[in-house]
Parts: sequence; structure tokens; C-alpha cells
Amino acid sequence: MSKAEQTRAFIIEKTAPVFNKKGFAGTSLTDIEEATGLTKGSIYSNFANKDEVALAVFDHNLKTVNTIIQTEMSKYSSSRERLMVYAKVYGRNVLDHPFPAGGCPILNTSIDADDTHPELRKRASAAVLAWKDNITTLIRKGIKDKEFKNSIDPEELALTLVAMIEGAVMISKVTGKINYLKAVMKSVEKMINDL
Amino acid sequence: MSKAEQTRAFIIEKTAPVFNKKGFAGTSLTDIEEATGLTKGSIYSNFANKDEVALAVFDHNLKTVNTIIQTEMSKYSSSRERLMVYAKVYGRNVLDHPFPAGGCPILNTSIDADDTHPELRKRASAAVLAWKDNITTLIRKGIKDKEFKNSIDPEELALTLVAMIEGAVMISKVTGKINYLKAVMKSVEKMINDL
Amino acid sequence: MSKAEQTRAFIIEKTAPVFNKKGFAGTSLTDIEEATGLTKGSIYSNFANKDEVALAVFDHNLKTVNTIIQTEMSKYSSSRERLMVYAKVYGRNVLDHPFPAGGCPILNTSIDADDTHPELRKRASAAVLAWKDNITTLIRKGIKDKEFKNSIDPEELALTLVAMIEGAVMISKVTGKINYLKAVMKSVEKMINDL
Amino acid sequence: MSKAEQTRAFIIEKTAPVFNKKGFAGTSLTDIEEATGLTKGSIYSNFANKDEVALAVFDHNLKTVNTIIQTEMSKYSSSRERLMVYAKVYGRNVLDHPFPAGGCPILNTSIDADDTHPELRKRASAAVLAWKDNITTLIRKGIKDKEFKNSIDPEELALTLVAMIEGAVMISKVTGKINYLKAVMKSVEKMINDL
DNA sequence: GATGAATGAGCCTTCATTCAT
DNA sequence: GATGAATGAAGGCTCATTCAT
Repeated sequence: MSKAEQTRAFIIEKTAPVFNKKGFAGTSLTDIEEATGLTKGSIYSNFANKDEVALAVFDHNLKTVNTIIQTEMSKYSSSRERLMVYAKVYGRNVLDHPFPAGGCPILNTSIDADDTHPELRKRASAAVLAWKDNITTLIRKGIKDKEFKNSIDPEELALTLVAMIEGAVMISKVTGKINYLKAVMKSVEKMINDL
Repeated sequence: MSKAEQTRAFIIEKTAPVFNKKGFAGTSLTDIEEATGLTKGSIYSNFANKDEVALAVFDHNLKTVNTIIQTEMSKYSSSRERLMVYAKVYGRNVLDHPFPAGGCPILNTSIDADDTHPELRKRASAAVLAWKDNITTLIRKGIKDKEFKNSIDPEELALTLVAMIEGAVMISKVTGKINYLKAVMKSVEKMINDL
Repeated sequence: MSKAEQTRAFIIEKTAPVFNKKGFAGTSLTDIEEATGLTKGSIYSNFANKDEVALAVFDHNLKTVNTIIQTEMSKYSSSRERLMVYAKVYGRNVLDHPFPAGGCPILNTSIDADDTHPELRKRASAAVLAWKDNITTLIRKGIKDKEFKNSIDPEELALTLVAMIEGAVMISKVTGKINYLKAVMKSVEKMINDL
Repeated sequence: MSKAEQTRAFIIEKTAPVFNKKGFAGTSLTDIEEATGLTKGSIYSNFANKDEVALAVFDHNLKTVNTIIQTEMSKYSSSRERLMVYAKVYGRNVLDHPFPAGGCPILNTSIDADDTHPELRKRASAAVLAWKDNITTLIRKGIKDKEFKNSIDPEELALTLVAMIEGAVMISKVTGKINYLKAVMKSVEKMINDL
């Protein structure tokens, strides 16, 4: 990894929680300076502009989440257990390390960018769709393997699970009640067990 | 209504979609000028500062949503039908008039404010809690009236429904797919019918 | 006194300490509103602009000082005693009622306006000159009456006394040490006794 | 001297007469831009805010005065001659170069800040006290060396001299009559000669 | 004569960005 | 590649003033 790539990675890592908490408009170059200890000039030597930092940060935060999910999922083989990983990970980690500080970046960026930042919106949208597709595929496999009933609409269920999880994160973040997150995750688990 | 109250209401109404779309940090006094056709001086003779506008706008947007819900709910008497109102209203209106342009203000403000604006966060939190409590009460009544099974955990279910609805709004707003909203609302309806 | 004259007088009286403390640029129309409890519109019904208020306030503050001096002076007949009144009044009252709050308006306005507000400067200048002339006349009378030595330069002494008094007020106001004022007043008294 | 230090010094130097004439509230950032030819952004990359500029400017103006005094004083050895330097410098220079344009900064800042700007007030107060202490020390030395009578109260005399000088500056600045300054300086000289 | 409401210019400050070194 | 220093536009807010009622 070249010096430039190292600095780029350093900036992204240090800025990740800031963008995730404050959003694009709420994060200033000064915030980035403070988070990294670098100068504005240095930021601009590594990124064309604030947008590029924000996009790279989103990718980084998304990867963090995906890595946690994939690592956990690799421990299981049945579709049910693999599906259950989402409930476990979000129920346990979302308000805490190793999740990006500030909550779920897909949720945060979606709401932050949907009416204001087309490029960011596109990436958040892609992340949602990928998540939905991953679950859909998992469910289809479960049906094929006769693990799940075949009366299920895989995409509808996938969207429902994503919605429940993200909705639950929102509720518990704004109210500060982690129990609300756990309550909804219990519902998610029941729903998966009922398949 | 005095002139001042009229202007205040006018500013709130015209600014409501702007704050709902752009968030607090993303909405500038110039945006407010443009949305209202008034001058900054005039804004400041009606509000102490930008925060006060944002808080009043949130209250207004929340009221808009609540009025829609209550109006619709008053048409029904059974707990099941009344519960179903949430699915209907959000499934039909959320991306459209008469909902505040920009989507659900509770969702938007929660994500916007949770790590940045304590006063706004408090109000969004209160709105979430009130919503949860309303549904909880509705479910309890349904159980008491033997409309619903008594094996239900009312608060857990209430949180689950709120999470599903808000999560669905997020998904469909960021992806631009209204069908995803409808798909989740179908799940919501099934869940209510299964009670 | 007509209603208008009454309000005018009321505004002047209530605003007098504000201008005397904050100066012309430092006093805002909002300060005037707060000091009087009246609205801006009302201020502008009685004065053409802020300048006119400031000028009227200076006249008022000056009159307050002059009245105190004259009242005290009328109790004495010898030139020495009459001269001594300045030391007594300033030594006793300047940081306190019945002096205008904020110190000596001649000093304050002189410094505030000399490079910024020609009209105010002119009035402050006239006040200084009148004061000097009063003392000069008093000294001339004392010489004529053989109360004082005739080797005295009346105008030089008059200027010296004014300078001592105003300089002493400045020193004690900025340091907060009333004893410094009294120390200089002791020098003034010695100087007068030595005539 | 780094570029930043150079610019800082440049801003201070160019702004010194503006603050000395217009006072803190009367000096705007636009005035500072015009005096320096720099942009607001540039001012703010060298100073945290307007207060910091004003404080640095006061220090600079004070130093200018002190340097003039000290340079002149170093030419003399007797306490009487050294004391006389104040009368000479103020009598000759105060309305002219090399004194800061706008008159004596100690006087101006004292009156400007006493009721409005605690930090500036503190510095002006310290300058007054230091001046008084310098003169007091000079007088004490003169007494010890039998140059002066030992019936003198050093501090009272020091305060008196400071008051005379500052009062004289005020009188001559507001009236525009430099002769009034000279007249009082003649009194100061007599007073020193009589010691 | 007094008020309430508005204006537009100006306030101090921060923004994202640039570029010579 | 990184820095320090600067820019001009824009940020939120306050100013003195006006005028219909």
C-alpha cells in the first residue's frame, strides 16, 4: 500500500464515524481536519472534494457492516441459521462497536441523501437492494432445500426483514432505548422461526 | 389570528417540506427566504433563530401526519380495522400528498437529529414513543375485547409495526420503488390479520 | 408638557445611562427599546433617528452634571469655595448617583465621538469649552477680588483643573479604584488652596 | 518570522489606528478588510475573532507609546528629567506621528471598554496601573536621591500626573486645540519643577 | 402618537476549495 | 504528498429604518 493509499485509508477510517453521525451537510472540512489531525490541504491531496470523501466513507462503513455479517454467517450452514445472523448482529452490535459509531450507515445515508445528494443516494440505494437480494437468495435456497415453506414470497419477506431491522435501529437510536431494538429483534427471530 | 401568527404559520407551512427533505444542517436561512419569499429579517422577527423554526416545522409536520391518521381512524371502530389504518395510510400516502413532502418527518428527523440536535431529537423521540403507545393501547383494547389472541405482547408488537412501517418508508424512498413500500405493507396487513 | 414632549423626555431619561455606558455605536435601537419598554416605531415617532436620540441624551446628561454643580455652587460665595465645588462633586458623586450612570458624559462622549461623530463631538467640545470658561471666569473674579494671587494664568489653570478631574475619572473608572479618584481630588484641592 | 506571524503583524499594524479611532463596537470586519486589503477569511485564519484582533491591537498601540517614552527616557538620568519626559512626549507627539493615530490608546480603550468589554478593560486598567507605578518608582528614587522634597506623596502625585496628561489629551482631541494640550503640559512641567 | 411587522444592508463567522511552497 | 495561507461565497443573525394600520 503506497503512502497515498495509506493516508487515504487513514482519512476514511477516522472520518467514518463523523459522517455517519453528522451526515453530509453537517460534516465540515474542519471536522475532517479534527478527526484526522491532518490539514485541509492534505485532505485535498487525497480526495478531489468533500463528496469524494463522503462516498469513500460510505463504502467503508458499508464494508464494515458487511464484513461483520459475512464473518458471522460463515459459521452457519442452514438457511434459517444464516438468516438469523441479521437479527443477532443487529440486536447485539448496532449501537456499539464493531459497528460504525452513529448506527447503521445504510439507514443514515439513505435518509440523509435521498433528497439532497444523488450520488450518495445511489450508493445507499444499491446497498439496500443488495441486502434485500442477499436475503431473497437465502430464502429461495431455504425453500429449495425444503427448510422453509414454499408459500413464502421471498422478496416480500426480504423487504420486510430489512424494514424491521432498520426501523428498529431508528427507534432505538432516537429514543436511546436498546430494549426496543431487542424487542423488535425478537419479532424478527419469531418470523424467521415460523418460516 | 394576528398578522404575526399568520406569518409564523405561513413560514412554517412553506418551510415544512424543505426541512423534511434537507434536514436541519442542510436547510439554510436562504432556503427559508426562497421558500417563503420573505426576508431574513422577517423570519427573525417571527422566530428567535433557525432552531425555533425547525422545531415548529417538526411539530407542524408531525401534526399533519397525525391528523391524517386520526381522520382515517375515526371511520373505524374495531381494533383490527383501526390498526390497519397505519398500513393503509402509509402504503398509500407517504410518498405523496397529503403527507409532508420528503417522507415521514418522524423518520427523517430521528435520523437527522439523533447525534446532532438534542432538542429536535427529543421531539422525534417523543413522537416515536407516542406512536408506539397508541398502537399498544389499541392492541390491549383488541385483546380485552377478544378481537385479538391474548398471547400477544402488545408493546413488542407495537414496536415491530412502527419499525416495519418506518423501515419500509426508508427503503422505498431511497430506492425510489413504491412497490417495496407496498410489499412491506402487505406483510404488515398479514401480521395484523393474524392477531 | 404635551404627550409627545413627555414621551420624548421619558425616552431620553431612560436611555441616558445606556448611551453613557455603551457609546453611540455600541447602543442599538434594541437597547433603547429595552431601556424604555417602548417599540422602535414609538422611538421613531419622537426622534428622527438614532443620532437625534444620542444628541438629546448628551444634552440631558450634561444638564444633569451642570445642575449638580450649580446647585452646589450656589451655596458658596467666595471664588475659592466655588472652585472647590468641582473637586467635591466629582470626588464624591461621579461613580454614583446622582451622576449619570457610566461616569462623566463629557469625558465619555468626547472619547467616543472625537473621530466618529462630528455632531456629538461638537457638543462635547462645547461642553468642555464652557466648563473651562466657567472656571476661567471664576479665577478672574478671584484675582480681581484679591482672593487669588495675580501671577496665575487663569485659562491655563482652568484647563489644568478640567484635565485633572476628567483624567481622574478615567483612571478610577477603568481600574475600579475610587481611591485613585480621591487621591487626585486631594491634589486638586491643594492646588486650589495654593492660589 | 513565519508568513502567518508576518500577516498577523501586518493586520495589527494596519488596524491599529482604526480601533484607536473608532473603538471596538465601531470597528467592523469590513473596516479591517479595507485597512489591510485582506479578506475576512484571511483575518480569521490569523485571529480567532474580532476580540482577539482588538486585544492584539491594544497591546501593539500600548507598546508604541511605551517605546516612545522609554527611548526618550533613556537619554536622561536625573529623576526630574526622566519625569519630564512624559510632559515632553505627550505635549509634542500625542496628536501626531509617531503616536498611534487617534490619540492615546490607554485613554481611548479605557473609556471605550470600561462598561462594555471586560477583557479590553482589564488590559487598559493594567496599562494605567503600570504607568502610575512607573512614575511612583521614579518619584521615590528622586526622593531617595534628595532630588525631590520628601514631603511628597509619590502615588498621589503619580496619579495626578497621569490624570493631567490623559485629561489634557482628551480636551485637546475633542476641541481640536493643540494649545490646550500644551497649556496643561506647562502646568505639568511646573509641578515637576516644584518637587 | 404608537404599534407591529417588514425590509435590506450589514454584522461576525465559517464554509469548501485552491495553490505556492 | 503535505502544508500554510489565502480566497470568495455563504452561513446565521442584528442593524437602523420605514410605514400601514
